[in-house]
Order: sequence, then structure tokens, then C-alpha cells
Amino acid sequence: MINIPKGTKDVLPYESYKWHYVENIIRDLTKNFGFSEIRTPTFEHTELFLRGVGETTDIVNKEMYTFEDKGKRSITLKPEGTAGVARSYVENGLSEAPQPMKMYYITPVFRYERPQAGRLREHHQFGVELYGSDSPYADVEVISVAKSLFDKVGITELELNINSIGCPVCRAEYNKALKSYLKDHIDGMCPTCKERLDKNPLRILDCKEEKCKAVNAKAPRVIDYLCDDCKAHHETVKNILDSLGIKYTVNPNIVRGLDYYTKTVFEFVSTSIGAQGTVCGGGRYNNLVKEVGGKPTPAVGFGMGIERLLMVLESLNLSVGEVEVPTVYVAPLSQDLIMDAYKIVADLRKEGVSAETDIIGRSLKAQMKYAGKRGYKFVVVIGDEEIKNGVVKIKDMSQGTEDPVQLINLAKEIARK
RNA sequence: GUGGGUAUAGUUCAGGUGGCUAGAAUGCCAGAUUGUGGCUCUGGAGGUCGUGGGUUCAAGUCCCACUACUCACCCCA
Repeated sequence: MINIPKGTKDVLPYESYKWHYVENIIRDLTKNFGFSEIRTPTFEHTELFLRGVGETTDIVNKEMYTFEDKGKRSITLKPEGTAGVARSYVENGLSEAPQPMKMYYITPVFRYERPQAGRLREHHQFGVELYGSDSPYADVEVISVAKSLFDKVGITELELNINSIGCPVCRAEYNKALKSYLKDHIDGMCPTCKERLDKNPLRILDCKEEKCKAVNAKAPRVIDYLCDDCKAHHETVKNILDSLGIKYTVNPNIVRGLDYYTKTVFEFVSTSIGAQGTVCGGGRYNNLVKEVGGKPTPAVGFGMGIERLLMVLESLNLSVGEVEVPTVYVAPLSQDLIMDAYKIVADLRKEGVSAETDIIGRSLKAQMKYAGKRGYKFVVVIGDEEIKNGVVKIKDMSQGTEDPVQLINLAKEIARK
């Protein structure tokens, strides 16, 4: 037997309705906020991610699905959604379309990692991108989309953490201060943090080792080093969130793992789905568009893991939508009547009523069982009598009651119920 | 890349110190005096016990290796 590649998942026929449920909510909600869908390729030139995501990140260093195609081009399966959108924005001259440009996507993303609960090699992200505004209102606009989605599906337990990591100017200042602090304490820290000291000292703040946490607690904080502009931006974001009644925690230790972030960073974290609790992560990335070859354009957005979102819904026993089954099952009493049943089903379908009939030649009893198990609302049994008289009974499966109706009015009657 | 755990029907799992013709529940299919599901009862199909070696008269059970899955670190959605 050939089995599924490590870290991937099938969405089976009896569970795909859950995906439709969240996707439908996403499409309604983004429309409500004025975002339009953008679809970019599943793979891009590797170069895009090197420049866009950043060469020092783990994603680029060790997690990309990169291969050479038959034309000797280096191709990479998208490890995140933002870089492709930035590329498309530049390549298609979207900066000349009415601004701001508000986009969203639902896409698979690929990272070569060791799978565990809530972490896959292929997962799906819903992402939102807002280009062309440096206003704190844009940050909040994006956060609001995520927040509204969680509200809509009934999730109240997610905690919103926000932080500001400043712009290149103030971050340079901060990095200096942080490094000099850490140098004095590095001996007591874990090996990975020692390594990070030179490469990416910001990440040290995110370490979960107890001894490192203790050091980090007293480390200089980014927000104390923000320049006036970044500081004002951060304060305004908080003020707007406050006035909208969106609760948050300022967490000086959140640092996103992608190089392109500036100013605002945020994440929505769950405690109910295991160690991989970040359901949604995002922030502002004012340097990205320039980085991939466009003119400097402020941008803000987030990525949300759909698998993780579903995990949260199920762990909290919240609705994940309803099984998708046609409305009516038409049951021929015997094999002689299959043709009649099939015609009735065809008519119902033409009238826009979803319907199904027996195509494997089962007994009436077996058909009833099938209809009951799959959750049909109505069953119509077709026998010689019914055909002769042109009158059938609509059985309501949840009530167990039967109502007679003229065969020619069947579709109308069902639509009415 | 580094640790820990687990591998027996479609699924969830039983099978102390080696002796089975490998079980249960659930699901699937069929039936319970031939026109009706959910409850109940009966029957049936379905496993080379992850793979390969080894010990033994005898291995699902003990030993070794491999593989897969899984959880955690790392990192992230």
C-alpha cells in the first residue's frame, strides 16, 4: 500500500463540510470588511522567499520544499502566503489601482518540519493583506478581521497578544542595548540562545527555558526603545483597540519569526490545542514590498492556520457546521421502479431540490437505514400505487410523519417545508 | 536536527510470567413470516498480529534491527 506523505492530511468526505463551514464564514466576513480574494501560485521562484521571508529565518534555512524544475529553475513550494502576494502586487502594478489594496487568500502552505499536534508539512492558511496604508487604523482593521472571525464562530478563549518591534531605525538602537545586556548574562542561558546571540538576538526573548525566561524578564524591552513615530503608532493602535472593546495583552516577548515585520506584531493564542497554540499571527511589514522590488509601500496582514482553527472549535465543542446531505431520498420499492424513481429525482434536481435515489439495488428497508444514517430530512417511497395515482407520501425522518402530496407538486411541497 | 511513547479487524482496543483454530465493542453487509430508518435480536464479510532477522519443540507474546505513526523540544499557522 502506498500511504500518505508524512505531515499531510486527507480531508475525508464525511468531514469536508467543516472546511466549507469556515471557508464560507471567511468569504462572508472578508466581503463585509471590503477585502477581495487574491490567488497566487502554489510555487514561486526560490529567490522570492529568500528576499521576502529573509535568509536568517528557520523557514528559509531549513524548512522549504525547494527543487529544480526541468528548465533548471529553482522553485519553492510556498512556505507562507505573504511573499507571493507582495510579488503579485508589484508585478501587476497594483499600486496604481485604487488604494488601499485589501486582499485575502486561502492557500496551502508547505514547510518541511517534524509533524506534531497542530503542526503539519502541508497546512492551510487564511490570510489577509492590507497594502498602502501606514495608519494604525490599518493595523486594527486587520486585527478586527481575525477577531470578528473568532467571534462569529464562538471562540472567546483566544488571547490577543500585541507588541511593537519598531522600525529599522529604532530596532538598531534596541538591538545594541539588548545585546550588551545579554552578553552579561549569556553564561546562564541555554545553548540555542547562546547561538542566537549573534544571529538573531530578538528571538532569545521568545525562549521558553526557565533560566532564559528569568534573564529575559529583566532584559531591555523593545517598546522602551521605540522612536517617536513607532511609539505613537503603537499607542494609537492600543487606543483604537480599546475604543472597539477588543481586549489584548501587550507582550514584549512576542517576536515573529519572519524578517519582514516592522512596528506592530500580534498573535492570537489558544491554550486548548496542545503546544502549538498560535492560531493566528501577523503584523506590519513596511519593508516587504520594497524588498521584492516594488516602491516602498506600507503593508499589514496576518496568517491564520485553518487546521488549528478547526482544532480549537472541536476542542471547545463549538459548531463546525452541518453535514451536507441532499434534502430528499427517493426510495423505489422494488427494482422494477428504479426508472420511475430516477425520473422523479431528475425532476426534483431540475427544480433545485437536492435529491438522491438508490443506485446499488437495495431493499426498501436497507434504503431507509441508509437515509436515516446519512441524515436525510425527507424520504419518498415509490411503489406501484404511487405511480398509478400520481400521489406520494413525504416522510419527515425526524418526526416519523407522512404527508400525501400530488407527485407534480412534490418539488414545491418540499421547498415549502 | 534532538528526545519520549505506540504499532493486533475500516475504527477504538483486549490478549499477566511464550501453547489460539487471535477476540470484544463499534462500523459495514444481510436477515427477523416479503411497503418504511433510529431501539432490540440473529447471521456474514473483514487480520500473513508494522517489516526483517534471532532464541525456542512452540512467538501476537522474549531479544535485535528497521520502518511508520504519535507527542514534545526547536520553530511556527
